[in-house]
Amino acid sequence: MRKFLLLPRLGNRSLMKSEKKPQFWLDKIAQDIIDRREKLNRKVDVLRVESGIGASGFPHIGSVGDSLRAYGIKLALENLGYKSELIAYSDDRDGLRKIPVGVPKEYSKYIGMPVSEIPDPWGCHSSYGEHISSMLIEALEKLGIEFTFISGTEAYKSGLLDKQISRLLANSGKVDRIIREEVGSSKPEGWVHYWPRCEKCGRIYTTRVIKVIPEESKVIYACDQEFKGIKGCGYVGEASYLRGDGKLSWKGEFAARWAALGIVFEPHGKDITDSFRVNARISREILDYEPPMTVMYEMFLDSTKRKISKSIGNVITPQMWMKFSPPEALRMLMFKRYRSTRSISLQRSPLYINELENGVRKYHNLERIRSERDKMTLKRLMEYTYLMKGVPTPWPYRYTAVLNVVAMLPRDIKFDDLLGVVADLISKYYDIEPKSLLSEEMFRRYVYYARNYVESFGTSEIERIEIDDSLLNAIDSFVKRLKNDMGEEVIQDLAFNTARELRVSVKAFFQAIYMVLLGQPQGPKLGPLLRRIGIDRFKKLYSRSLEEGKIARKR
RNA sequence: GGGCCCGUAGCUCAGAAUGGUAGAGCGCCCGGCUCUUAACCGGGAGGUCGAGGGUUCGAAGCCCUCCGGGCCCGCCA
Repeated sequence: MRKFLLLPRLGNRSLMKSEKKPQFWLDKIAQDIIDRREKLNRKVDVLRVESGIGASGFPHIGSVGDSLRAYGIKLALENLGYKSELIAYSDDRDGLRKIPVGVPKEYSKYIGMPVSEIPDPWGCHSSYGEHISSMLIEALEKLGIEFTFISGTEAYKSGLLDKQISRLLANSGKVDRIIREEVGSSKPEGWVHYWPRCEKCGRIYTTRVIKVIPEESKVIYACDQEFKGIKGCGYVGEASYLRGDGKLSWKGEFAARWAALGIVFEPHGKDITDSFRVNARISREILDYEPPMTVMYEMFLDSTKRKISKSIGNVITPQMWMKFSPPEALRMLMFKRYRSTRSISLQRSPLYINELENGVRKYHNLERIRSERDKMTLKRLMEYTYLMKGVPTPWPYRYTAVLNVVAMLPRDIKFDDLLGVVADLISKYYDIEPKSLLSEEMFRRYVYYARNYVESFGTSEIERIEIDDSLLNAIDSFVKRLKNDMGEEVIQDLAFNTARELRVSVKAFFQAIYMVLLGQPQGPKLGPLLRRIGIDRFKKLYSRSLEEGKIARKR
C-alpha cells in the first residue's frame, strides 16, 4: 500500500508479483521489512522497531496507539521467524515547552529545560520527565506490551548517539540545507541544529551554536535566544557534544536514533509527517542509514469529530480507557487499521466491547465468512488482538447484558454486593451458575466497566414515548394480571401468553415494556428483572409514567 | 507562502502499490425460529465511488484541474 512506502520506496515490485494473496497490514509490512533487509543485505540478529514515548505532556490514548502498532510489527516479525525487539524511547531529554494543566504555574521557570532535570511536581519520581514516562510505561504494561525502555537522557549520557551526533555536527551545513529544502527554516542560513545545554541556567532551547570544533568534539555557544517568552541568560561558553551535554534538535534526532539502534520500523502520527521526511533524508544522506519503514496514522478525534485537545477537555488517557473497557478492546481498535481510525469515545465503549465479543465469536466460526479477504483479516486481527497467545473461546454472556442489568439497579450498592446481584441475574439470563460467573475474571471486569459506565454516562433518559393502542392495552392487561407472589418463570410465561392472547407482536410487546422500564427497547430477561425490581414497584412506576404523560397512547 | 492526508451504501469503513462485472459490518425492510437481548437463520432495498476532463477496449483505482473536509511546516517535537 503506497502510504507506508512513503519513505523508503521499495524498488523491486516484481518480487511480490506472484504473491497476490491479500495480507493483514501488520503481516504485509513485516514481509516488506524482511524483503528490504534482504535487498539491503543488512544482517542483524534482532530487528528493532521503535516507538517514541513523550515525556513532556500527559499521555493520551494516541500515545499508546503508536506503541501498540509498533508492537504489532514486532509480533509480525517474530511470526515470520525473526527475532525482534520493541524499543520504547522516552523523549525525556526534550525541553519543557508549556505547563500542562495540573502542573503548578511556578513551573514556568523551568520552560526550556530538559524534563529529566526538572523536579517531579508530584514528588514521587526523580524528575518531571520520569513521572510522565512512568505513566505511559504503566499503560503499556497493562496493554500487555513487552518492550525495552530507553531514556533519551540516558542514551545521550551513555554515548549511544555520539557517533551520529559527531557526524551530524561535522556536516551541519548539509543538515541545514536538507531542512531548508524539505520544510524550510526561519533560522539564519548555516544554523547548527543542535541544542547545547547552558551550563549556567540549565536551558537548552535558549542556546545557539556559534561554532563547531569537531577535533575537540565541542561547540561554542551563546545562551541568547528567546523561547516562549523566556530569554536566554546571556552566558557564552563551550560544551562537549559527547556524553549528553546537549541535545539534537528533532531535525536529526530521529535519524541518529534509527542509525544508532538499527531501527527498521517506527510508526508516526500525521502531525510529524514532515519531521519524518526530513529525518529520512538526513538518515540516508548523512548517516548512511536507510530509514525505517513507517505507517502514518491519523490523530484521534472525539465522537463529535473535534480534535482531542486538553483545552476542550475531551482528552482520553489510557487509564480512563481501562475504566470502561478491557485492554484487548483497545488493542483490537488499534490493530484494526492504522489510518482513519478517526474518532474514539469512551461513551461508545459498549460498542467496542461488543465488537471484541463478535470478533472472538467469529474467530471460532471462520468457515462462515464467505469472503477470503474478510476471513483472513478477521483471523489475523483477532490473533494480534490477543498478542499471538491464542484467541479465547467465546464466553457465554455479553457485556450489553451486564450493562443493562447494572443500569437498572440502584446506584448506591457496594461493588461486592453489586457483583453478587448481577451474577444472580445474569445467571438466569444465560443459565449459568452464579458461582462460576463470580469466579471469572472477565465477568468481574464487566461489572466494573458497567458500573463506571453507568456512573459516568447514565442510561438514556426516558423522554416521552408513544405506544400503539393495542400494545398499551396488552401491557395494561399484563400489569393487572401480575401478582406479588408470582415467580420468575410465571411472570415470563404471563408476558408471552398475554401478548399471544391479545394478538400483539411478542417482540414489540417486550420492547414496549422495556421502554417503560428502562427507556430502551431491550433489557434483561423480564421475569427475573421484575422479580428483582418488585411487582409493586413496577406497577407504581407504570401508573406514574402514565399519569405524568411519559407514556402516550398512539392511535 | 510551502507541503501532506482524506472524500466509496443511512453510519463505520474495505477495495487503490498490480485498471478487468462496486464490497463487508452495522442500521433499515421482509420472512423463519424452540419467539425479550447490539441471539441465530434466510432474503431484500440502498452507491452517478466528491465533480469535471484526459489516457485506455475497459477507470473507484493512473494523469490533470477543481470542490469539500482536516492536518502539518515557517517556535518546539
